Amino acid sequence: MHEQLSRYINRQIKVSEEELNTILSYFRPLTLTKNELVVTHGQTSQRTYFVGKGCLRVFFIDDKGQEATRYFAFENQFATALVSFITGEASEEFIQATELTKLLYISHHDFYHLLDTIPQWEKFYRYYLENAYVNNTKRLMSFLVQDAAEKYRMLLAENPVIVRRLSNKLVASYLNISQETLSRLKAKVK
Amino acid sequence: MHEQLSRYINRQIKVSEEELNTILSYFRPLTLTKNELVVTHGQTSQRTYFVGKGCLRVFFIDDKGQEATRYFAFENQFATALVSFITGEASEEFIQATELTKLLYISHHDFYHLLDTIPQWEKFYRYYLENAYVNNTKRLMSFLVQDAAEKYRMLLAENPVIVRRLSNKLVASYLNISQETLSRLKAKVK
DNA sequence: GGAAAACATTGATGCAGGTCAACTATTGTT
DNA sequence: AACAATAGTTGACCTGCATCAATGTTTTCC
Repeated sequence: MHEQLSRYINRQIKVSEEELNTILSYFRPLTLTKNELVVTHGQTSQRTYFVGKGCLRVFFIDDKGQEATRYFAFENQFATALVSFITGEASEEFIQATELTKLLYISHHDFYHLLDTIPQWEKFYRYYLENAYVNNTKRLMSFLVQDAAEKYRMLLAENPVIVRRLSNKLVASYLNISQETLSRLKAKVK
Repeated sequence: MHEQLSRYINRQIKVSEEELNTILSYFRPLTLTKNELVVTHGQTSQRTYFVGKGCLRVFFIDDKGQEATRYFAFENQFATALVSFITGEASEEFIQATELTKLLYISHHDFYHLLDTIPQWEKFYRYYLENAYVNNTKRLMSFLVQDAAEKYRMLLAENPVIVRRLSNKLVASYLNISQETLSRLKAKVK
C-alpha cells in the first residue's frame, strides 16, 4: 500500500527518494471492517487517513441525532476530520468505513513534524487544503441554491461512483435529503 | 493602511523587515463606493483583498437570480473569490463593498510569486486556507442541520457584528433565508 | 440456509419557510 | 424639503420535502 501512497505523493510534489522514505515511514497500516468507526465524537488527537482499498465516510451528527455526510474517500484519496485536525478542538466529525477498508494513517504530530522538516510537504498540504476548500465551497453553494432533484442530477453527472457504490441511505445523507425523497427521485429520473 | 497590514502579517508569521517590505510592496490601495463591485461574474484574473476600512461581501448568484452571501470581511480581514483564485477558473463569486471601503489588494500572480520566494509566506497562506476551510465547513454544517431560527440565534451569538452592521437584506442572504422570514424572526426573538 | 435486522419503496399527512402583495419606514438625491 | 428609490413589516397562501406508517426486499450472520 505504501507503493500506492508513493505514487500519489509523487504526483503532487517533487521529493528526493530519501525524503519520500522519511514521509512513508510515518504512515502505519490499519484495516477496518464494514461500519467500523475510526474517529468518534469528541476525539481530540487526530490522524490523516489514506485509503488503499475501500471507502471512508466523514460525517457528523447533530443534537437531534440527524446524520449528515460531508465527504466520501475512495481508493487513493485522503480523509481527515479536518476541522478538528486543524483546530485541535474535539471532533464533531466521525469517520467510518462503509465497507472492508485498508488504509494508512499518519498522526497529527508526525504530519506537522513533516511540515517543519520537509519544505515540499508544506506544498503537499497546501494542495490538500486548496482541494478540500474548493470541494466544500462548491458543496456549500449547491446546498444554498439547488433543490433535491437538482442535487441528485448533479451528483449523477459529477460523481456517479457515489450513487453506484453506496447505499441509498448514505447517498441521501450526502445530499442532505431523506431516504424516501431519494427513492422517489430515483424512480422518476432513472 | 500598509501599517495595518504589517501588523496583521506580523501576528501570523515571522518575517524580516526586508521580507515584510517586499511583501507590502506588492499591495496596492483601492477605494470602493457603496455597492461597488470589485469582482464580477466570470472574471478569471483574481486578486486578494485586505480591508483597511469598510466591509466587503463575497457572494454568488444562481441561475434563477437568487443571491447567496458566502462571507463578510470587515476591517483587518482578507476577502478573496477563493475558489477562482485557487482553480484559475472563471469566478462564480462576486465581491462587493457594502459601504465606502478602503482596501489593499495583491494580484494572484504576485501572491504566488511570494509563495515561491518567501518561505514564510507559504505558512501565511496555509493559515489563511485553514481558516477559510474551518469557517466554510462550520457554515456548511450549520446549513445542513439548523432551521431558520437556530441559524439566526447562532449568528447573534457568534457574530453579532454582522447583524448590527448590515441591512436585513444582506443578513438574510447570509443566512440563506428570505428577508421576510428574518423580519419575522427579529420581531419574535428580539 | 433461514431468521432477524437493515434497507428500500410507496402512500398519506403536515409544516417550515418561500412567494406574492400591500403598506410603512428609511435613505439618498437635488 | 420633497420626492424617488430602496428596505422592512405583516398577512395570506402554497409548495417541497420531511415524517410517519405499512409493506416489500435485501443483507447479515449464526
